[in-house]
Amino acid sequence: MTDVPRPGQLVTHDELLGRPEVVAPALLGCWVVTERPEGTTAVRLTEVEAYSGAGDDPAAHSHRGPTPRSAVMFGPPGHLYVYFSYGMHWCANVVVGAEGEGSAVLLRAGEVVLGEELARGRRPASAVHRDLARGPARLTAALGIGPDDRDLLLLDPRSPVRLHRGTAPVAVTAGPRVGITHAAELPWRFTETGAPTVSAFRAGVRRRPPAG
DNA sequence: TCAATGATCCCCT
DNA sequence: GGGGATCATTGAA
Repeated sequence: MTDVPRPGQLVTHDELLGRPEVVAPALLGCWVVTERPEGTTAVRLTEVEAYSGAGDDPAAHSHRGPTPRSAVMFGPPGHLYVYFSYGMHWCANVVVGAEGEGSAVLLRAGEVVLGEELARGRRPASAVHRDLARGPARLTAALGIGPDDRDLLLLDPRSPVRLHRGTAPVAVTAGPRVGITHAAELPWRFTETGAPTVSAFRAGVRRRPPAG
């Protein structure tokens, strides 16, 4: 028996109710654990973003009502919303708030705390420890989360992807969200204060300059 | 600094 | 029912 770090108890349904910008910072320090045939990996969350489905957040995928892609967001809290981004990446969210609301928390970055060797095998060989889960697509890659995990209940002890409480309180810093073009001014990005695994800050970069 | 890359969704027929 | 802009990004240069 080796001395392996262990997560806390599973996050509960009730802990995920409430406004996303209130629930999101409480998820910092929590562990996302994935159990696969090849082994277990876990990431301790250091960066998340809140997206509100209450109709006040044009950056939320749920903003225009349920679609085939975003239907999971309108389900009960605690489920995994996975979407495909930029033609090559998968990003993971935790559904929060009441059923039918459409709010979610994007898992932006974390630190690999279990199964580093396995995580490293899912990432480019050049990645150093700090960068293994630094960024939303890197985080899903390191954990091996993909389209097959859509809608999984993270609060179920039998689920292969779960959300556990952390082992210690976390100091939280709030700031503007990253990489979006709408409502980027809302301070709904939450990071663990001083964490080296927080992703690079690139707010609302345009892919092409405005015409003229 | 910028190319890669494709599902999704709006809007028009 | 179909075309085309959009996009909650990353990695290499």
